[in-house]
Amino acid sequence: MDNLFFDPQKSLGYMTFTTSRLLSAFLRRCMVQAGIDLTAEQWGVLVHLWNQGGRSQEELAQYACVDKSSMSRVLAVMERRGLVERRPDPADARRKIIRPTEAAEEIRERSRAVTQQALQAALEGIGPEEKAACLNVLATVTQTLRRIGK
Amino acid sequence: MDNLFFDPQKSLGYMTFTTSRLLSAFLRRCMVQAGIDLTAEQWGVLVHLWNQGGRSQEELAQYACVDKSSMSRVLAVMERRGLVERRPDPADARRKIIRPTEAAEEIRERSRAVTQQALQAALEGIGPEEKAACLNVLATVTQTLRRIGK
DNA sequence: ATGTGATACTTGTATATGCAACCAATATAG
DNA sequence: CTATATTGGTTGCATATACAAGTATCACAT
Repeated sequence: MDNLFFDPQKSLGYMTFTTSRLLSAFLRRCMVQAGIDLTAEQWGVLVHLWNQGGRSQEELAQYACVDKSSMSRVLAVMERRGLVERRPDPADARRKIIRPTEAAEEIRERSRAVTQQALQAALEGIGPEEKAACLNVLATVTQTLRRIGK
Repeated sequence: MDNLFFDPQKSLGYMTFTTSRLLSAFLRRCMVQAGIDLTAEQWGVLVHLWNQGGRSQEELAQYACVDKSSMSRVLAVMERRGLVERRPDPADARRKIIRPTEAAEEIRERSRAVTQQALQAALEGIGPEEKAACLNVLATVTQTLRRIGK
């Protein structure tokens, strides 16, 4: 048995990939169902802003582990939708300071609740220690990849 | 401490999301470095074909947990690059049977080696039991989401 | 046998991603 | 000081994704 060319179920690559996509899509649908038009990525940006305050695009990109060009475009969409403001940094004309708008503040608590409910549903049957152990592994891998990844 | 609005480090959503993206990007770079022009998604398709033989687009989409339209486009790119063939199923004119080409066979063993090395590097410092426990949690979440996800 | 519904795939539209090339502004080395 | 390197951001291009709507084919029930 197990004469597979490559067993995806035993590959952290395949499993994180799949879980991540399913989770994002599920969160997106929960958001839409709650009348909130936010993608998982946009939610991630707002979380960081609410955690840390106004930040540059560069820093948001590093936090999300995406290319600065990707973050640039996500923010362009969010700006167009009135979720964030991009103001030039008076101290450095190259930078832009990103801030959530009033419209974003209005969905702040509701979107957090939706996310927590979605995660709770997805984690059905997983004990707290199991979850912590899993998060621990993922944190270590993330650290390693941030270091050697490029 | 920990007066965060939402702690991403403790969210399975954020952690799988980030790990997945870093891993895909890392694998992509390892592939390119080895002279193999394969994305993580395309590699996933080939793995399933090599594990299971010729399959329909629908089945490949289910395996990868993506929409059938997404799989349709990934396969279009792969076909254009000469990695797979799409032949109509003689038993059902609606279906297409997907098969790896000779060109794909030629990178089969090398791409597997690259993937295994990349995963080994990414999992540096993670014990086998830790890895297994993590995979176990992810498998459970995947099951749950496949069930309730839509 | 025929009409209705399900199935397999494609296409349109919007979003997200990486890499490379580019611009503008700051920092630094000589 | 000025020439060069670095940094923050944008844009072009190719790929990937979801959802909705469309087409063609098959399955089935009356």
